[in-house]
Amino acid sequence: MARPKARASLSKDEIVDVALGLIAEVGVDQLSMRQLSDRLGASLGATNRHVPTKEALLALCGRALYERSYRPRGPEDDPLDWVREQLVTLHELLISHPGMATYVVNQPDLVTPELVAAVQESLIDAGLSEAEADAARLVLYFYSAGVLVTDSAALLSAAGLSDPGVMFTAGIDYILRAGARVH
Amino acid sequence: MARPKARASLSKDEIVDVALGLIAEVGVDQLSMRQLSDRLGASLGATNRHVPTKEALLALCGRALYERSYRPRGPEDDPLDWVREQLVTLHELLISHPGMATYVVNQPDLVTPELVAAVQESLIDAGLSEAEADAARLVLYFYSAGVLVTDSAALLSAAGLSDPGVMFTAGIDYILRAGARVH
DNA sequence: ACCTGAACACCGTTCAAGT
DNA sequence: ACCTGAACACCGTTCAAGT
Repeated sequence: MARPKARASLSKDEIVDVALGLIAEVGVDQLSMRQLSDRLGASLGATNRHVPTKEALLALCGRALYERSYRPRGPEDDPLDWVREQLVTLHELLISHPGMATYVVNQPDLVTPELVAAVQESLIDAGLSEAEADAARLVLYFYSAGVLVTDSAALLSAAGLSDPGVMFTAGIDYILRAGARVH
Repeated sequence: MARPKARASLSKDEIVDVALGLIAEVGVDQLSMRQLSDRLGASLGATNRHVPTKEALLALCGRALYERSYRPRGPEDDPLDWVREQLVTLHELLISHPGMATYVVNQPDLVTPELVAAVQESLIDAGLSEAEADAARLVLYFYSAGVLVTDSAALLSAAGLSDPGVMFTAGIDYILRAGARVH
């Protein structure tokens, strides 16, 4: 009797795509390499050959999610609006992929020199001094990381605030306003 | 032949204590209920009777860690210094318990009304308006959450910054300075 | 009431054997 | 080169049986 024919041409990209779909449904905690392999129509060993470890897969998923949300700043874009939009988009994407935030936030090289430059430029365009912009970037980064990584729904009701988007933006505005006040 | 005599008086507090010790050694990811039970000198079933689930145990550990770091503000304390000290202490405690940050940060009721009041008071003492203090608290909370949850070591080298403590404080100062500028 | 020991239903990772 | 199937060494959770 013939063996079940081997599923052909399994690729890293496809694994990441399907994994993200599964994560959107059940969350990172419930993702298993077996279930993922089932959905891929491949064997457990097969997916493990393309992706060395589950942790590595999640890191790849984190990158993919980030790249999906990233939109380079065009000349049309208001600098502050662009920063805000980038963060809000990423936030929404992460909310629909429960448990993924850690794997985006803990990936230092996602913050490319180009991104740093673009944000810095936006902040200076918005009236911050160079030193203020440096500090603002630091705070902005970790503030965003905090919001992304925290289950905001639960925390909002505790803080008595209305909806996540509003809160997120309010914080960003405080940070930007703050630096801009100096002139 | 007699059964091994049952270990007596296992308590929730002891479980949390030993768990935190183990986490300090191996991190949350490597903590297993079996290893924990071994160290407690109890059986797996025994510890599971006091703590319904591993997730629940980690939540308890998060609380415990937070409570260890919390020191109420005395009349001697400079308000801003107090806020800074609270955050830095917690930061250090979390660094020595890898993986625990999530379980501290995602626990809304840890932010008690008393704590909110104390921070708010400190901020106003420091010269912020009430509205500014509200915003500052929001940013402060998530900024801290971001720092706590992020593996700062890796990110620091990426950001070209010196040591975590300095960076942490720099951010806090930016946030506080910002609000204070208004008058 | 509280503990033990064993079972259950899963995991992630590895690897010979196949094509 | 790439896949399958099975094994290995773990997990967390549950629960009868003991004291």
